[in-house]
Amino acid sequence: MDARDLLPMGEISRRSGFAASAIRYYEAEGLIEAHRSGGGQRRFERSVLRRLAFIRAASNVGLTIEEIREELERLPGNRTPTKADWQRISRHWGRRLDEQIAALQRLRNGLDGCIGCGCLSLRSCAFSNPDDVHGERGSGARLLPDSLRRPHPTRRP
Amino acid sequence: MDARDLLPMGEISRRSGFAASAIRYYEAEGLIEAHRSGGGQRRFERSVLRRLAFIRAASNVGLTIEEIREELERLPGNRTPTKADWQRISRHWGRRLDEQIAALQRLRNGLDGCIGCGCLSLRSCAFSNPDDVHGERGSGARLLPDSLRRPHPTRRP
DNA sequence: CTTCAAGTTGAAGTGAACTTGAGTTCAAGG
DNA sequence: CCTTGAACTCAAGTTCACTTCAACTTGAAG
Repeated sequence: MDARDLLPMGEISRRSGFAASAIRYYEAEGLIEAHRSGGGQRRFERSVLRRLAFIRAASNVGLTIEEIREELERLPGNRTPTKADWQRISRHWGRRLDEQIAALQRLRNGLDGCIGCGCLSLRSCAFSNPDDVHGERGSGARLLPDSLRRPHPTRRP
Repeated sequence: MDARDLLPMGEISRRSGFAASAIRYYEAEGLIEAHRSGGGQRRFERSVLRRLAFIRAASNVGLTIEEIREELERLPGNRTPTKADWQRISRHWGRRLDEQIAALQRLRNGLDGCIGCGCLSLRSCAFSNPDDVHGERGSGARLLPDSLRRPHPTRRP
């Protein structure tokens, strides 16, 4: 906890690749913590870089801030994730990715089946009608889970 | 063009599965067209149902409104897509889906490689660091294209 | 002491794809 | 004519993950 081990905003930003505004946002959201200098400037512990790496990885997998917070809260304190922690987490993320891949493949297969048929029927074409909006509501597996329904562009700095 | 062939809002909404507000939005955006009754209410041609099915399919594939508009504009008039139209379009969408699938698989493989390593290193872990933010900027294929960076929740009615 | 890059805050803005609300009018049945 | 439900318009709100802005203050170097 030597003061020389505390890094200022600019350094954390440069080394993590996150914009300063994003880092402030994560602090406000409780994903990371910061000490303060005499004058009120943020001073970060080195471990924050690791947390930010975790945040970036999680957000690449598609987790929301809320979900990332939950994962982080299961790592008590600021402890470095143990092997067991990381295995639990990566199993979790892996399942999530598998679902997303499977969903896209179902959609892809539907597309293959449709090529050339030109139907796009509101009643029967599973491709244009993945929720089974019309009949019975019998509902099989939907082609796409909500988590893949639409991408949202986030400009990185 | 018999008047009995023109459908009112509620019917189009029910049969397409889109909320009335969404249908008005699509009209405002120029994706569909509507006639008007004497009193100013919308009256839709039957072909609009087909267009809406197309819109739903496209949006399941992840196209933006803008992109959907472009695809629709390449179908002159309100013509029903020909076999050739649909083949061109589905090749296009298929490529897009393939890219998305491949991207998720790259990410998934990265995760597999990381399981148990616990590294999440800012310098070298490709999983938490897919943009190669730090070094060289040599940049290989990024793990995730922007189109999969983050899902954005849209409540369907 | 001066200078100025780097840091601070809180509020407001962004973009996509809609939804909601308020207030009004239409159309069909009785 | 009256009622009722469906439809209308236009503006504003929603969500998420940030960014941008305006208006200062800090802190390290010279």
